Amino acid sequence: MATDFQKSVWKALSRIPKGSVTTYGAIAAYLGTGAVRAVGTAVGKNPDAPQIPCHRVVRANGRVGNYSGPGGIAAKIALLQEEGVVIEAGRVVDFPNRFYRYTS
DNA sequence: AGCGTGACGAACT
DNA sequence: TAGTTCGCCACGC
Repeated sequence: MATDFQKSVWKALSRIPKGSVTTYGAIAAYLGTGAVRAVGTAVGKNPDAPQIPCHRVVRANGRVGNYSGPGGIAAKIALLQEEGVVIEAGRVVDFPNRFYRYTS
């Protein structure tokens, strides 16, 4: 059984619109916690990878980051590109424009 | 109850 | 500019 914190993270993930990406820090701020590490841990333990858009979460510097699902980072990049997010050399192209902010 | 680890971030050297 | 270190909170052992 997942913890309440986990479910909150996954719910935040579902808010990310297709074709956009967000950062671990943004999620942490949205949840009101200052621990991006905890968010990363929570995202990595999500039960349904394709169902929950965990692949739309990247690092603060625009890098893709990591991925625990089948296929690893390559699968994450592939999914993003399917949605129109261009990835080049492991980083999001035009990252600030692709960045989704949790509008209160 | 305590310690180590982690899909990170920001600061420092 | 790149590589390293410390700090953050939650979770598993």
